[in-house]
Parts: sequence; structure tokens; C-alpha cells
Amino acid sequence: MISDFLKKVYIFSGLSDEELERLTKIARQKTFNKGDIIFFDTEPYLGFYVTITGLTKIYKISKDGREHILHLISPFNTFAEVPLFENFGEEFEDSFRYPANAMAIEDDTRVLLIPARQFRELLESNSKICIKMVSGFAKRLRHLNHHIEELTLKDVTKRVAGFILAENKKANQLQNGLHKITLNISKNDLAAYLGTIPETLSRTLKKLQDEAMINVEGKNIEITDIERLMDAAV
Amino acid sequence: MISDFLKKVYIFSGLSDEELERLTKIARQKTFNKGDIIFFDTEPYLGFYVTITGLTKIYKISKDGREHILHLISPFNTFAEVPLFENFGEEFEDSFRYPANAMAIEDDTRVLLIPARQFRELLESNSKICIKMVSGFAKRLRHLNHHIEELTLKDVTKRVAGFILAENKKANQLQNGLHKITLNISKNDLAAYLGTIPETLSRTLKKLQDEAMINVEGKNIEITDIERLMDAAV
DNA sequence: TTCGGGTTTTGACTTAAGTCAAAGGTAAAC
DNA sequence: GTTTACCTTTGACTTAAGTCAAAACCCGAA
Repeated sequence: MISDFLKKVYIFSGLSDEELERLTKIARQKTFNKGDIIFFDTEPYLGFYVTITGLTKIYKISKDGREHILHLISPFNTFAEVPLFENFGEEFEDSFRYPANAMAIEDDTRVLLIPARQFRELLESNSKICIKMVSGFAKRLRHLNHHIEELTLKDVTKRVAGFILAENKKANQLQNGLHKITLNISKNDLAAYLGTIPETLSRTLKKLQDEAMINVEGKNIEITDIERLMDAAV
Repeated sequence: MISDFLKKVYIFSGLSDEELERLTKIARQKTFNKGDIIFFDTEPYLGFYVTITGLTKIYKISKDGREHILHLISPFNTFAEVPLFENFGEEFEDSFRYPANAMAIEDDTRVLLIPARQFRELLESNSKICIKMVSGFAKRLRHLNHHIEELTLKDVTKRVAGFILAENKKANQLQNGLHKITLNISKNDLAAYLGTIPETLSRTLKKLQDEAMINVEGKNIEITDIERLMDAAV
């Protein structure tokens, strides 16, 4: 049931049953396959999205085709809420665009589109959801801050090491003992996320492996010396 | 009068006179000179700031001392609000830290410190201010998105050209005819803001001048060929 | 099982931008 | 006016990371 799902989405967690019902009515479900575009940054803004299943990348492209990934969105997370609040108070404008591109990077990526106008009404009448929204934005601002810090103050090796450690931390919270992660994205995408290119990522992983900090087998990365990997990350 | 000033601060623009009065009571005014630290990212979070006069840089430092500027904060703007909303709902924690460093970069930089605990109470009782807060965050997210895009997808020349054009746009909104801007920060700081170093910035400005797109005289930059400068920026 | 697409790795080379060191400038301080 | 401290520029050199091209790998579809 959709409304059961929505309850577990952070920004909707304060809503009453009837509000959830209302939300369910306005939401439109869509399904995408790997490589499908969800929206371009040139398109008029319709509303924001909630991921049900799969994985979505939010990215920008340079004039000559280089790509940089800003966020990777997994189930229960929202994306493209920012334009909702541009000129809040004023009338909602048709001229709003999406702030970046979004592409599904797994098959069967299911999302809900929450149309902007209707959601805005719901928002006006419910201050709890507004607080959640601010918290969500705060978290994202932290993330972007961190992202910029990594990109500007660290070299590729540090970024790769840092990424592996962060993934490991996430995984360990959920799972068992040994330090082992599995990438859920392609190395091309990982490179674009870390602000580099596949060749350099490949060489960097190899270097860390040669220095006996990690062991790479396809999408599986085992950390063999976490101490030194942590040193390499700062 | 402080409350007259506060009215012109975007996030407080919806407050009633008595709420403004309340805010005035809890705010603490501080004055800094050029080079003074307002806070370090290692300090416990006390609250957020509103700039009254002067200029503040929000920045991160790498282990080996390189600096990157995330934001430049001018009068009527706020900074360091993000930690207010970490774990909102839960009790406010003493363990929160500032997300980055802040330093005054002009003499007589006057700011108001709005203590977190008291402001949170005010926030609970007023949903209008919450909406403003989300809008403010949305704007900042846009800014950081743009910043990342510049840093990752453009070379230094494009970033410098883009910066000059953006400044020019700001200036032209207020002023008169010809395309001329005046830097309000040192070139060292500008370099740190554009994700490069002073030497490279200097050479880049010189290059753009040699190519007859701009004319640099100390802190004054005149745009002599805006068409070509725009081409150089993308 | 082979084909054909995309993905990943490797090697050789280039280059944008950083480092280091020194010299000019500028402006406030003495 | 001279000193001092910082800011800015210039020159010579280094290097991390990108480009280009090709090979190897991997995997699903025919």
C-alpha cells in the first residue's frame, strides 16, 4: 500500500492518516529502466520525486559532455524538492526548471511524482511537514558542503579512500563483521561522483590495492588495512 | 534600531512586532575586525548569525593549510543556520559543531548571534518563519549546486569569466551603464573562492586582459568585450 | 556458443594548474 | 619619510590528473 510506504519517508513522517490519503491521491507513480531519463534540467518543473525502488543519479553535464554526479538517491529518499520553494509566497511560476538532470541507473526504478501545486497547498496547512523539509534540506546542505570540501581540498586518492570508508561505515551499521563493501553503481558513475574519470579511478584503486590497503574484485572491495586507509583519506 | 534592521532580514520578514521584540532581546551583537575568527568548525554550536555590516567568509581548510571559501556573507544575510535543524524534534545537543569556519574579512564587521535554544522555541510557535527558512535553504542549495558545477565541470578561465559576469550582473541591477565591477575581497580570497590559488588567478586575469575581454586595474575590472567574455565562460 | 554492446583496464602522452622562490606594489604603522 | 607586513605578480619548474587509443573483460541476447 502506497500510504504505508509514504509513512516511512522522512518528510512525510509527521502526516496524519487523512493527509497521507490526500497525498496518495495526488501522487503519480512512474517506472524507469536503467539509463532512462527522469528529467532534464531544461524541463519545466512539475514537482518532486520520492524513490520507491531502484537508484537514481542527479547530475550535471558540461558543454563537452563531461558528467558530474551530485547525489545518488536510494529508496525512501526524495529529490528535486528545491524548486518548490523558489519564490515561496509568490505565485508558483511555470518558468521554473529542474536544477539538474536525473537518470535511473537501475532497472525497475519506481518513483512517485508529487505535483508541485497540489503539494504546496498541503504544505501551507501543515507546519510539521515544513519542519521536516528544513531538516531534510539541512542534511543535504551538509552533504554538499562535504562534497565541495572533498573536491577542492583533497586529491583523487583521498577521495577514493574516503568514499570506501564511508560506504564501509554505512554497510557495517546494517551488517556483520568484516570490512567489505559492494558497489551498487558502475565505476564510470563512481568516477563521475568522485569528480574524476574512469581511467584515473581505475589506476587509483589499483594503487591502493598495490599498497595493500584494499582488495578489489569487480564490484566488491575488501578493506585489508583500515588503519592505513584512514590515514590515506585525510 | 535593531528590530528595524531585523525586519529587512529575509527569514524574519514575516514576524510580528512582538516577535521581533523577543528576537531583539535574545540576540547578542558582536563586532569583528578584518582577520578575526567568528567561529571555527571545531567549536560547539551556539547559534546562527546575521550580518549587520561588513563581510564574512565561510571556509574550510585542508590538512596542509589550503583554504576553500564556500560563501561570502554580506549585510542582511544569515549564516550557520544549518545545525539548528540537525535532529530537529530531538533534544538540542551540546555536541553540535559549526559546519565550517567563519572569518570577518572587513574591518567593523558587525553581526548578531541568535542563540540556538531560544530561537528554536520561537520557531516552534511560528510556522511562517519556518517557510522562510526553507526558502532560504533552497536558495543556498541552488548556490552550492552551481558552485559544484563550476568547480567540477569548468576550468579556471571559465570560472573567472563566470565570476566577473555574475558580479557585473549584480552591479548592473543597482547601478548605471558601463560594465565595470569592483572587487570587495582580496585576490587571495577570490582565488580561494574560485577553487584555485592566487598565482593562477593572476595569470588568468592577465590572459583575459591580453585577449582584450577585460581590463584589470587593482580591484577594478572593466569588461571590454562582454560577448567574448560570455563565450569564454561556458 | 557466439556475437555485440557496454564497461573496465592499461599504456603512452599531454596539459592545466600547482609549487617554489623571488621581486614588485601598496598601504597602514611607526 | 621610512619601515614593515601583506598582497600581488612573474618566472621556472613539477606533477597530478586528463586525453587518446587500444586491448581485455563481462554479460545478456540471439
